[in-house]
Amino acid sequence: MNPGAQPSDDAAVQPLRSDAERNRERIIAAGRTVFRRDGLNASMASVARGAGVGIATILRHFPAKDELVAAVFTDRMDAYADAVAVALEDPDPWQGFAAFIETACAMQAADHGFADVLTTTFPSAKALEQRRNEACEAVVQLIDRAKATGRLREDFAPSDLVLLHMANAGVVGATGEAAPDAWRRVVALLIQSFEAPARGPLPAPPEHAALYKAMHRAGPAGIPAPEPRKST
Amino acid sequence: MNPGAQPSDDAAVQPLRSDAERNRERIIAAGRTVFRRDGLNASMASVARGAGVGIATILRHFPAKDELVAAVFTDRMDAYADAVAVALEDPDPWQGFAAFIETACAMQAADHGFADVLTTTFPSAKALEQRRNEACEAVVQLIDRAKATGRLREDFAPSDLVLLHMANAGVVGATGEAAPDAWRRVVALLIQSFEAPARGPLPAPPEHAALYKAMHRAGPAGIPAPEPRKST
DNA sequence: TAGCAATCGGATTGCCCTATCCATTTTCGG
DNA sequence: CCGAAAATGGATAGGGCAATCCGATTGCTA
Repeated sequence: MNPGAQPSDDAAVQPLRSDAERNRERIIAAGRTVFRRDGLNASMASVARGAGVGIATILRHFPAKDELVAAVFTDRMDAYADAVAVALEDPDPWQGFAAFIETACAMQAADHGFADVLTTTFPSAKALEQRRNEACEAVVQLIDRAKATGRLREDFAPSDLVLLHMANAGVVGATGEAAPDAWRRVVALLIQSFEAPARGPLPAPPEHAALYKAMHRAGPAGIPAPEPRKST
Repeated sequence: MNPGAQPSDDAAVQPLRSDAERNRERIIAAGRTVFRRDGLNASMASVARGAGVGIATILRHFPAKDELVAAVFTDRMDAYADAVAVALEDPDPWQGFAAFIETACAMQAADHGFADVLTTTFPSAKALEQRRNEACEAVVQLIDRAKATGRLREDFAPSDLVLLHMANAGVVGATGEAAPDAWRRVVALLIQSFEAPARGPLPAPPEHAALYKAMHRAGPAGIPAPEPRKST
């Protein structure tokens, strides 16, 4: 009996027991539901309740909340990337660009958790961040293509999409169920402002690094920013 | 000794002792600072620390958080109303309108608490809400005046200003100190989209009642929305 | 089928929040 | 200057959250 055998790392650490695997799926499903409804600051406990498992079970599978978030939203990020891909195939680049923005913002409206995800980075969630980066690169193409047709203003910056998502998150977060379509109007206005010719100059877009840092910090309302600690 | 005397309601309940009055002012000042920095969900305890008083003292003066918020932000709301008034005196109505929006959004950026206040109603805070209503009425005039010149699109609705503030709150909340000027770009874009001629139709604005309800609900992140309670 | 180890989940700890209680301190009128 | 009433603020109750521990349970394998 070579019980330990040699640590065969071949299959990584996949040999989950069947019930463990089942619970894992339940937890992710519950997280999907709960985060969609309550945003990212929903408590782990509420996810546990939704999944019908104990709190400890969740924390075993996902030691940090980030990991649960990543597991839940990686496929949403896929859908986001898909939306960019679809947009890139639109014969009318501007049309594709505008439609993509609506689709993306609709995703935020339909899922408060995802609205937060799009304005926050989770450095530890490799898969999620990789999808995000892929989507970002495709978005840059989408932007360039739309600019090439002359219908997207020249000074549009990729970072403007992040700002758009932050603004939209603000709208969907504030209006919630009470006015579930209010975001459409804001987004429509913004899209019109993206259209060339520009009606005026714009302040410079934020530094890439600054925006990245902003997405790190307090993103949505997820990390409550631990009380700046008076030096008194 | 007519200890009770007759309940002379003449001077309301003003006879505060000198130290009480002093502390009240300190608390409001501390609230101004703390809310500006941390937004409305700053804790009462942090305000107490900032004021150098006990927690109980704050809760005596302001039994509910709303009341402290109202006491702190009524004068900011005055400044907001003043900004509208100034805008109304601009010889160029469109210029006044656009400048007002920038000023108002700058106020949000400079004070995270006020950013929240502009997207939330505090029904119990009569003074605050009255100022808000006055400002709103003036804003309607501002809008009408700007439309009359033909430079503001006809389909602009007063509620769009609320949406603007929600969007801006999202941007300033997400970017925070990391990109403190990012909001300017978003606001500039939106202002350009407000300019006539409209580049396209817009989805209908949200019902007034719906938006009001939205401002009631969870506004910023102030009232954590008490966990929708699964009916299971 | 039996035993072992992986897994589960309630109870618990530690932290932060709002709100209340009461012994102590401070103000102010006589 | 003194005493009563007002005001204070630390201690404390009550609730929520993230995270940990450990006895009970379950799946797996020999």
